Formats: sequence, C-alpha cells, structure tokens
Amino acid sequence: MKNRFELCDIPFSLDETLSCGQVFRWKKVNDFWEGVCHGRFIKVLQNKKFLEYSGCDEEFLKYYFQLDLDLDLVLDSVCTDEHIEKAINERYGLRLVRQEPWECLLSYICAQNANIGFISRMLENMSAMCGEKIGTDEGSYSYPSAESLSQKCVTDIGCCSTGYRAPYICETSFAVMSDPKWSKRIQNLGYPDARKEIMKYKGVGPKVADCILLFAFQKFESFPVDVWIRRIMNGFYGIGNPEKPMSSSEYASISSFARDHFGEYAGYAQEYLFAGRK
DNA sequence: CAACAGGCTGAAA
DNA sequence: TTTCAGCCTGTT
Repeated sequence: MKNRFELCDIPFSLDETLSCGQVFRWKKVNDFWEGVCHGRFIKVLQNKKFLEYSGCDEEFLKYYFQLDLDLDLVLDSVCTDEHIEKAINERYGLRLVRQEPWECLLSYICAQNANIGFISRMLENMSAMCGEKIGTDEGSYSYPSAESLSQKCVTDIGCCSTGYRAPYICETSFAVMSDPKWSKRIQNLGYPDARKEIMKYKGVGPKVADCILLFAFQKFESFPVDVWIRRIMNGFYGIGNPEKPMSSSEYASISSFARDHFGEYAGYAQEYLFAGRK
C-alpha cells in the first residue's frame, strides 16, 4: 500500500521542510504528514533515510521537494557568518518545495496580515467551496482553480473568512483565468522582470511577490522581508528599523543587503532564518 | 479592551 | 516618490 523511497545520501528533513511555514495545507497526523498540493492528496512519513508515501509517485517526490538540488552546495554558499551557520545547523535538511504557481499566488495573497492558522483556514474554506474532492479522506479538497474562483462573487469569497482580501482574490483569479500562459511567461523572466509582472496582480505587493518567486518559480535570489525577517536582520546585522512601519525603500535595502551578503541563494538563507523565528 | 499577526491599496503630501 | 490611514478575521 505504501511506497518507499530511499534517500541514500540526499540531505532532507521532512519535518523541517513542512513545518517551517512555506506551505499551509500540510498537517502532521500521527507520524504522517498529510497534504494537498498540485491537485493531489499525499501522505508522507520519514524514517531516517526512507520516505514512505502514498498519493503520488517517486518522481513527484523528487520534483516537489527538489531533491535533485545539491543542498550542501547551496548551504555552503549562503553560510557566510556565524548567525546563518547556527540557523543552518539547527534546521539542516530544510528544503524549499516546488509549489504550483496558482496555489502559491492564492496562498500568499491570503497570507498578508495573517498567521499560519488563519491562512490555512481561508484556503480550506475556499477549497471546500470550489475545489475538487480528492482522495477518500473527509474534507480533502484540491485548491480551487482560478477558473472556479473567478466565477464566484466577492461575497462568496468573503464568506471564506478572507476579509478584505476577497476582492483581490476575485480580480486576480479572473486575470489568471484569462491568461492561461501567465506562469510560463513569468517562469521565463529573470527575477527583476518577473517581480514587476507578478506585482501587477491585485493583492500582490513586494513581500508577496518575493514569496511567490521563491516558492513557485525557484528564483532563489528572492529574499522576502516580513516583520519577522526584519527583526532578525536588525538583530543580526543592524539594518532596518523594526520600530517603524516598513517603507518600500527599507524593504529594498534589506533585500539588497541580503543578496549581497548571502549570494545567489539568498532565499534559502531567508527560509532558514525565518524557520528560527520567535 | 487594545495590540498585533508572514502587507497591500489608494489617496494625499 | 514617499508617507499613511484603513482594513477583515482571529488570537492574546
């Protein structure tokens, strides 16, 4: 019933990867992680060097968890001081997953001014409203497609606890539905141009754009700056001022500092630092 | 009750 | 170009 994949010498921690806050529809039930992604309902368990799983094939696991990426090479490249070194040692094995672009866009529009539990609830509500039933588990619905969401009114989407984000979701789902090649277009752009493009969607500002580019488009130089990262960067490197509201210039300077400091995989450094927040 | 949570939009300076 | 109020929901 369950499939089995041997990691061999591939560094990977399922727990760190799924609990760090990059995804919102994975839950740990007993020892298994259960999640909805790419239109599938998947269960995965890590037992040391083995992954036991159902709901997908081995190729999907490698694809979703980006197991082909040489994690040690990436972490060596961003490991430029004692702070990030400590974070890496504490979270070793954390990988960025490969989110489906629309899932990611929708998720991070919801993520503004919200916490993880709240975000998950909004997504579950919208999935139950117009996602498709997947698997046999009760309440497991796929993410709602842009097509299905674009046919709902603001009130219906607002009923999913999305609050003031409802009109953003309406407008952006319609825009995406009307332009099926949107994600391919963005994928083929470099980071700066891709960022400009994705910020054209309603509800997508600098931080949300950077998250989407990092988690769905593998633009690893992207360095999302949220309130947590700003505090951390201020504490470690003395930049920014967490006491004041963040201006766009401050966002740009922190993000730019991070790219200079951590290099082309700055986004990986961000996720390791973020995972150690509090 | 106020403050805050993985920000963004639109208007005004 | 930059600043700033206001914002849905939910928890502490």
